[in-house]
This record gives sequence, C-alpha cells and structure tokens, in this order.
Amino acid sequence: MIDELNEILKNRRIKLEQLRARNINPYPYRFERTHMSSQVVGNFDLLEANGIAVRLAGRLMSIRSHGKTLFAHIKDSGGLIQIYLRKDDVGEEMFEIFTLFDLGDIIGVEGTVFRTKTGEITIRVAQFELLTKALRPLPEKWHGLQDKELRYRRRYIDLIANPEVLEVFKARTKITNLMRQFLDERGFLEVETPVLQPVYGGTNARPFETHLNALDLKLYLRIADELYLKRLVIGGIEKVYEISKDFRNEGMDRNHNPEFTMLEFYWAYADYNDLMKLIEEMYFRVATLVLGTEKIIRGENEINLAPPFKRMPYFKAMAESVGEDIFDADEKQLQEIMTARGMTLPTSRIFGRGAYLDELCKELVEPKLIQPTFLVDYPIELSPLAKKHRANPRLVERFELYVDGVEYGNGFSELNDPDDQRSRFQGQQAGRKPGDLEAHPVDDDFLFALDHGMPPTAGFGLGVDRFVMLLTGCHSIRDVIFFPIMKPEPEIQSLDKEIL
RNA sequence: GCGCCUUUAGCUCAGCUGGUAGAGCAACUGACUCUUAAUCAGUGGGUCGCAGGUUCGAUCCCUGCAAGGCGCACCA
Repeated sequence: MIDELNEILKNRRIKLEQLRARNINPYPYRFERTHMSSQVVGNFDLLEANGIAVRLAGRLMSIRSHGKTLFAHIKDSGGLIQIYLRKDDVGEEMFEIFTLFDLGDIIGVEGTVFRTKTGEITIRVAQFELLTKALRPLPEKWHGLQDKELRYRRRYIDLIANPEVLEVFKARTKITNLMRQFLDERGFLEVETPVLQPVYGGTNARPFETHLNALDLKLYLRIADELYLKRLVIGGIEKVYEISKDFRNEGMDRNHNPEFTMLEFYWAYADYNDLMKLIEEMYFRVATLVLGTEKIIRGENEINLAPPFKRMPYFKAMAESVGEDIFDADEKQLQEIMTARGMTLPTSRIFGRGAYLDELCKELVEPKLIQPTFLVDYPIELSPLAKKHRANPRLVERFELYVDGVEYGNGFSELNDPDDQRSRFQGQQAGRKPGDLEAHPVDDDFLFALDHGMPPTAGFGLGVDRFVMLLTGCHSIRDVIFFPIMKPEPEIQSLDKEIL
C-alpha cells in the first residue's frame, strides 16, 4: 500500500516506522517546558551566565545539517529559535535518530543557551525527543503558502507558514476585548440572545432558514440582535450589549461573509447625540490601544480617529453633492437627477423614494467621507426602527459613521412608540411581494413587548469584522475570519484514501 | 449575479499561437563539528483542474464544467 503513496508521504511513513522500530513513540503524551522561545531571548544574559538548562518544544521549521553537527529552527508560540546539535553532545545513536525527523515534526529539546559567532541566540541541545511526527510536508520555506484558496481552506498551514497572519487575529481579539472593556466600564451588561428565531428582524436582509424537529417549527438564524436586545431594555436592563455572530443569506465578496460578527448595544435614557459622543470615544480608545496611534494610513489617505468626529446632516451632504436641495424632491425628480448623471436606477431591496435617496447617497456622498464623519438625520423611509426627529417628522434621529468612504456603524434614537412602530412595520410590507424574505416582517411579539413601554433609548450596531479590517489594514473580510465560507473542495483526500 | 484573470511536482513559479514538461525550495544518496534562503556532488518525483472537440499529434487552440482570485453591483 505504501508503494502507491506520493514519494514524500512515503518517506515520512518509512521514517515513522523506523522510529517505532527504535522504540520511539511518535505521539507521546506530554513534555515539560521551562521556557518559551521568547523567554529565552528575553532572559538570555541570565540564562547564559548561569549555564541554566532550558526545555523548549516546537515545530521544526528548518534544518541545516553539517555532518557531525546540525543547526535547526523550532517554532513555538513565542517565535522561532535556533537549536544546535552536536554528535559528541547527544551521542551517535540519538544523532542518527534526529535524521529521521522532518520539517514540520514537533520536538522537545533541553540544553543550555549560547550565542553563535554570527550572534544568534541558540540552544545547545543536550537531549531531545520527538513529540509529534508530521506526515505531510510544510509549504516552501521562503515563499510560504501563497495560494489564497489554500490559505483560507487550510488556515492551520497558513498560520504556520505566514506568521503575520496571527498578528491580525491577535489584533482582532484585542479589539473585541477592548470594546467589551469599554462597555463594561460604563455599566453595560453583556448578554446572549437567541440565534434561532421564529421571526427574524432588526434590519432588511434575507435570512437562513432551519427547522426545529422537536416543535416542528420553522426557525430563522438571526440577521440582527436588535429586537431581542430592546426587549431586554423593556425588561429593565438599561445598558445592554451583545457581540455575536449574525447570519445573512446574501452575496459574498471581500466585504461580506454569510456569518459575521456584530456588536450591538442599547443605552436607556440616552439619545443619538449621547451615542455619537460615546462612539467616537470608543473608536478612538480601541484604535489607539491597538495601533498605538489615532492615525491610520488607508491607501492615499491618513485618517485621524481623534474625536470629535464631524457631524454632517444627511440632506446637507446630499445638497452639496447633488448641487441642489433635494429634501422635498419626490421619487420622479430623484429619478431624473440620477438619469441626468448616467446613474443606473436602484435595484436595492428598499422601495420607493428611499431607494433613490439611498442610491444617490452611496454614489455621491459616501465615497467623499474619508475622515470619520457621522452622517446624521436620515430620511424616515430608510429607517423603520428609528425614532422620528424631534424637529422634523420626515427625518429620523439616526446616524451612520463613515470612515474612508465605508460605513463603520449605525445608530439611532430607538423608536419606542408602539403605534408608530406598528405602522412602520406595515409600511415596510406595503408594495412588497408576498413571501419576499428581505422585507422586514411585522414582529407582533416585539410590538406586544413595546406596548409595555420601552424607555427612551439609543442603540448602536457595528460590523466587527469590518472594524478589524480597518484597524489591521486588511482588504478582505476573509483575512480577518479564520475559516471563511468556501465551497467544499471535492478533491480533498485523507491519507487513508491516498493509501487505498 | 455580470466581466476579466488563474489552475503545471508537496510549495513558489517558468513553459515561445501545437511535437506528451523545466527551475528553485522540499524529498532521497553522499561529503562537511558555528550554519542560517548553509554549501558542494548526485538521484527520484507530473492524470499539466475535470470532460469533450479540432488535429497525424494538445500543457498550449475551441467548447462546457469545477474551484479560486480581482473588479462592478447589493448588504454589514
């Protein structure tokens, strides 16, 4: 059977058997480490001066053999460190055993530290042992793993071959931790609300559907957390947030993965003005603690996240970009403006006047918002869950935050008038085809909850993946998600199948 | 969804509008007791993404399919 294996796999299998023949367990149970590679580097002077023996474990990343001696690098989570083996140190038999090791194997070593004549901190190995035999080779040492498809499908190899990948994910964790910390400090309570919901809502999007056998019930994977978090506000949790996966059954591209991470928080007795102050503080704090600076280079632009961010009224921005005030423009007039500019008519899921406004805003306004800007006071047509503007009933107290032409957050004074909410839901349904899953459904249970009284509340949502992209300089959402959705790989074969 | 592009050894890539494939690294054999993209000498390794078509002959030209990337459009 082994004869039919690829030569490289075959050689590793042969070495595995040779090791077993020498009574070496290729998969032992544990290894006592005294140091990480980074600790050896950090404490080198002390370790060297006192001749202290250190024990490290890691993956073999390179081997340079020189007859009766060899150099190698092993990698642990502290980084790479060089090891030095001499036949007269470890003995002839052990030196021979090392030749049965391959790149990618995981080994443990014990020895003293020294500096080579070229200055590299190195462990002079007195003893070593195999901790895990690898049966497949690592990618090429110099170019690493370049193929993006393989990097996403086999992220474990990507992490081994391309160490900078891990830095992005460390930053990701730091970012979510900092947002948690920021909200916790201010008395917000982190909660978990249902992923499986009988009625989806909180935004316009097409959901995933599933089925609960026990109740013979159709359920949807959540598209947003909003309506459940607001129920909790009604229940008296005055500051509440959730960081969670949401699911939208829509297109995929470098900004969209079907499952993605949202932060949403709700703050009772506050309005959207309070919210903007809090948000700019949070973005500034997270950015400076992650990056060490409030300045981000994004393409040609240097973006400054120091508050306060600019506030720009929606229709003022539109007037500046379109060249005329369009607050009173009707659907037909908006259509003419678009046609005059050679713009295609909207295909978006939003209907009526809102669709044209949305299209004009995306095309003409958003790309210009490079420095952090709150676009404020949206038309009511676009915002079925936001409260009417206190000074103008055709607007809502809503803002979206734009940085580098991309939206990085959406907040508003929450609509808490149950009758208004009911009619907005109904307005959303009007003119839509029955069964259109993108329409915001009427959530009677939520309306029932609202009838009990939700305090004045401000709420905010943020796409965490996008925010991580902004702060890490990644241009694809797949670079900030360990295992982005991929079509199944039909050719993948386990080693068993390759043997058969 | 539409357009453009990619798919060749384990990895990174060459391959001339057609004559059944090359390099580096990795692997294997040998030399070498401070190397570091170690070096030197030698050896093996391929269903050229899949399926058809054109042709005496296809990695190359044509069609279809698959997976992926990049633009555009939509949402976060």
